[in-house]
Amino acid sequence: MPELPEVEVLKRHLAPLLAGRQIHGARVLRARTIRPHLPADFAQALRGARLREVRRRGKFLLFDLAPRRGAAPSLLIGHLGMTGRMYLAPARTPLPKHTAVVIDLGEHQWVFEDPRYFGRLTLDASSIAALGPEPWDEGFSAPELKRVLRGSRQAIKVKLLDQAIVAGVGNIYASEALHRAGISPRRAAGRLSEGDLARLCRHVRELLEEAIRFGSTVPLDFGGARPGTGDGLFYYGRSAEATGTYEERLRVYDRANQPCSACGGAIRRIVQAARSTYYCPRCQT
DNA sequence: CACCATGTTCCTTG
DNA sequence: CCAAGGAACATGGT
Repeated sequence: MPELPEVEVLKRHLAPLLAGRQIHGARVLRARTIRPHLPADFAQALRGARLREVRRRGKFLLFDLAPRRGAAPSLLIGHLGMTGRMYLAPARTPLPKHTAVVIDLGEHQWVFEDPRYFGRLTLDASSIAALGPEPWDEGFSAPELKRVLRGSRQAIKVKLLDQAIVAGVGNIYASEALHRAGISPRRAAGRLSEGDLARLCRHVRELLEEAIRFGSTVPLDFGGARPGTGDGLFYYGRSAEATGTYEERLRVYDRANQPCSACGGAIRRIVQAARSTYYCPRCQT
């Protein structure tokens, strides 16, 4: 579920639920998720801490922890990997099969489930240190991109996935942004004109903004959701302007051999850096 | 059984 | 030294 927009929507969902809450304890059911800590150290570090703000950086969630008396403030960092989910549930409700970590908040439990276990929840900040600019930062602009991409013969699609170039774009939105910008995913990154790059920046921003506004892409059911339960804690309703489903809003991703919505030509699937890319050879040159 | 999957990191190759 | 490519990670869906 997680590229920047999905993480942003989750952040907005979790922030009011977590702010000010105290962590009573942490249970690690899958040690890989909290690497490089040991489960006992991780639990010890969190116990007694109070949650302040929830922020986002790229695809990472940042949880500010107020210190216990005498200790330093710290930062808990979450990443959903490919299949991670986070939600609050009443204490002692049954956990899903692939629960990685459960944080005890007293009345509620904060659950991180992740079937493929590619996600992380850790105090190790090394992975956010190398992130590039947020899409709305000054550093994500045509002149800056021109400079950073100079001489690169790597395909622009692959560069868009590089979190050091811009933080938060993933495989779905990389294809979608290039389609909107009319740029072939196969173009060498270093050979794009300043005009191409300006369009690309603008479309990346517009696309991500739209996805956030929509309430995010993948139908969000935090917590394996029971939308009917009515307590409002598990279900994040999509915004009022939401129309159509996730897949219907994507113009090229996962649409191999379907007609392009702009020109009617067939959308093509290729593989770049071992990942699928979808594009319209007629609209994207 | 085969292939595919929204991500990151590590190792190898050129 | 650097850029780029590919495998690994682990499980589930089609």
